[in-house]
Amino acid sequence: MNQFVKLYQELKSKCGRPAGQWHLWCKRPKTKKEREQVIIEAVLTQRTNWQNVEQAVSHLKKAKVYTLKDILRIDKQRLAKLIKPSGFYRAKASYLYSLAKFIMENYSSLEKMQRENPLLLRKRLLNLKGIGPETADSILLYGLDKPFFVIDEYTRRLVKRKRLSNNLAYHHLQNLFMQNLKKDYRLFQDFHALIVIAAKTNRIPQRKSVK
DNA sequence: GTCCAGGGCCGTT
DNA sequence: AACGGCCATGGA
Repeated sequence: MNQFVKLYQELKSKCGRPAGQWHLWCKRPKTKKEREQVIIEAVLTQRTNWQNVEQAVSHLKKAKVYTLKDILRIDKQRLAKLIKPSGFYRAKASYLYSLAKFIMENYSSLEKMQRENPLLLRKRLLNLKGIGPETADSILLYGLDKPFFVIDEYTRRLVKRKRLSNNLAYHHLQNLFMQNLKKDYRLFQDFHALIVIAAKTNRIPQRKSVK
């Protein structure tokens, strides 16, 4: 058993099963609507705390904006206003709009998108403005159940702390996790969720360790 | 008032 | 390829 599997076991024994504890992202199975929510939230969460995202999401719900199609239906200015609490709201409104447009025009449904070649789909997502590696992988992993390991700030801190790698570049870390784990979307979802839960519950120091 | 949160873009070097 | 400024809000 390698270090990565051990780390997963360790987090799991400390934090328990992530499903249900941590938000929609780890809930399985997901309805179509839930998958679209996850995709929308993947953009809203960029460099923003979760409370602010929840406020934005609640505004969207109040305005009955639940799906990608709903996003295309409303005015971009109005969208920006609705998601204002999530910060960077003008940029995010435009990112959401182009993402929704891309998905609806090219695939018309999430089911069709799930049948696309995953590596090609990832490349196409990365071509969209506002969709970098973390957002693309969050969409693929949590929205579409595709096995891409998500690397975020929490993951980097954990890697640093556990001295698993000196190179903290996105692709390097993603390859490291993916080459050392079974390529299973459920494992990747749980593992990443556990990393976040562990960080949030302060089992892992988020900033400088308190000595 | 200050700091920060699960990024990513763009211009500069 | 790497780096820094920038985008913006609400809560601690």
